Amino acid sequence: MKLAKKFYLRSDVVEVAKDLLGKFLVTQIDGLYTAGKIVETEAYEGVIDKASHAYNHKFSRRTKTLYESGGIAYIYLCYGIHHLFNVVTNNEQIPHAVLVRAVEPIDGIDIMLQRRNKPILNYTLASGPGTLSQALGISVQLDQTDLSSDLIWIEDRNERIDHIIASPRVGVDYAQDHALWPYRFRIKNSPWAGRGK
DNA sequence: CAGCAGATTGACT
DNA sequence: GTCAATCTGCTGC
Repeated sequence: MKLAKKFYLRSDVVEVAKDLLGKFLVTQIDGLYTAGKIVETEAYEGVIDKASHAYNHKFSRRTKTLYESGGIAYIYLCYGIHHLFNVVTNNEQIPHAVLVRAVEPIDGIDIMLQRRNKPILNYTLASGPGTLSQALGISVQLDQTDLSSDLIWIEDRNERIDHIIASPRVGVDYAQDHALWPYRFRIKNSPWAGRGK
């Protein structure tokens, strides 16, 4: 079951970030089917959030996607190398987004290994925002792609989540006090989530 | 295992 | 020119 549009349109981006845990991120790129269970996310609360690209209504060709209506992908290049995958939430003109930080490889593991140039499966296959994009074949070409398309989507396989850990976001020190907001969410005890406190 | 630098490109001053 | 929502491999303990 693909998630319905209204899942993404809710006004509380933190709630969406938590609800995405345990859902499945699926891609079918060049006919190759791969899927992973989302085990770590991060919320970015738009114009009031110093860590967000849309802080203080910043608008550019890159951030334009954030202002679209929820339910599409926001993908951008970080450090010139990594393609980071986000889910746009809320209504048009409200630039909220959830960064997917880690997935547990489920389907098409051999394809992911090939994309990552790894011989065997281990916990590092898709345990960071850059590596999971590479494993799933996600690149900036998919920016603005609708998450109900047949290229990339998120589905519910009726898995229940026991416990969620909230902690401060990482890699956003420049956001000063806002970096401490507990907007990073992980499934407790999942070895597939990134390392951290 | 911790710490650090290099990679590499687009956005912004 | 500077910096960024990162990852990897190398160093040294």
